[in-house]
Amino acid sequence: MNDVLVIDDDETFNAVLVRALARRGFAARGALDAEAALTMAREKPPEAVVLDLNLGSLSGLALIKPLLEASPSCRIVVLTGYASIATAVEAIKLGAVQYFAKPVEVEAILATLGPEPANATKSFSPPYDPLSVERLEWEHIQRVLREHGGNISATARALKMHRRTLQRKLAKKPVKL
Amino acid sequence: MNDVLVIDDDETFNAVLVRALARRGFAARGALDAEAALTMAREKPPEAVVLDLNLGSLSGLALIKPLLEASPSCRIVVLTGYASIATAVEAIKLGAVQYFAKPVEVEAILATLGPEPANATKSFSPPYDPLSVERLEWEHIQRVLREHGGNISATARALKMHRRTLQRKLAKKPVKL
DNA sequence: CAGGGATGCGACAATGTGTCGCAAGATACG
DNA sequence: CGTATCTTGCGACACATTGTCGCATCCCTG
Repeated sequence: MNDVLVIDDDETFNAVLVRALARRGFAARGALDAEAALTMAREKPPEAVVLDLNLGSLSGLALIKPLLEASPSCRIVVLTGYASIATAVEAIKLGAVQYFAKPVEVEAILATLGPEPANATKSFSPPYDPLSVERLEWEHIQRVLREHGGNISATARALKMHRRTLQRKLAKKPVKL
Repeated sequence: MNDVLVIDDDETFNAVLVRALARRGFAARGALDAEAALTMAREKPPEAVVLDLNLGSLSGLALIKPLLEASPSCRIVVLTGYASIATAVEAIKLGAVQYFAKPVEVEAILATLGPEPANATKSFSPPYDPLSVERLEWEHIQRVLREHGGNISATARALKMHRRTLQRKLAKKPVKL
């Protein structure tokens, strides 16, 4: 079926996404860094790409162009944990078809991967449950917390929320990792 | 000089921007609503457009296409007080060349209006901060809301939050960058 | 050992949320 | 046209969640 290339240096996330896509009938492959990604793309031009912007040193933005050169018709979906309007605008201008902030449901990615490239604008996406705001917040907190090595104070600062509030939220839910 | 059309239903802001542009050598005109804007654009196709997304009832997004039809080569800069990645992505896909969150300095607008096919691309340091939970929630809400065609009740159901709460959140306008 | 964080937690006021209810518009349909 | 079904805005109010302060540990690191 659809050949999708997942580019993300987070091994776990990458693997999970590849598996999720495979389970839904896509021929999904994963690349952990820019170099591997380009090699794979040139070897066998993918029909779609899921690209993380935070690839170690360089920005995934730099990959959009070469990827499109290797596979002009592929649909690139940009994904990032450090979303911003500036990079979103840039990504789309460079040729990406969609841009998501990272805690995102696979369904949303599928919605833009599946349809034809043509009328991307007006497409009604069939019923898929978006994450509840609560769940979204939780996933985000967990991710940032991990990125800060479990440091609650630092995480609270990064998230611009009060330490006390973060503590309370963490206290309510079990989880530890 | 450059002929710019400012479309914003906030009379004060509109006037201020027009004056600011005029003072810098642009032939600036202002339109307070979609209809007037289209009429003016068709009468005399502008070289550039500054478009506010929040034009009373309908979204400024709907104006991008007709504007480009009236003046294919014009550079459209989208401006909005309720910025979100979802609308930014949409605006760029529709053909806008830039997207800013209000408040924004006139300088920034000038930067994309003045020069040639602005390639100010290469140099910007993407914010390395994760989104604040507040910001993330806002983005998510905006996305789901768009997916549901602006239907608040449906969005609230999808998000599993109370309609009243959603209304209240939308009624506020915090959100900053 | 001192200084600078990081943590956990109590207490309170300031906000925000869950619910109800109601009156207005929209729509859809026979 | 009339009616049933939705959607929307908004007031009220009890209850829940935050924003803040303050403190008493711990933990490092110079």
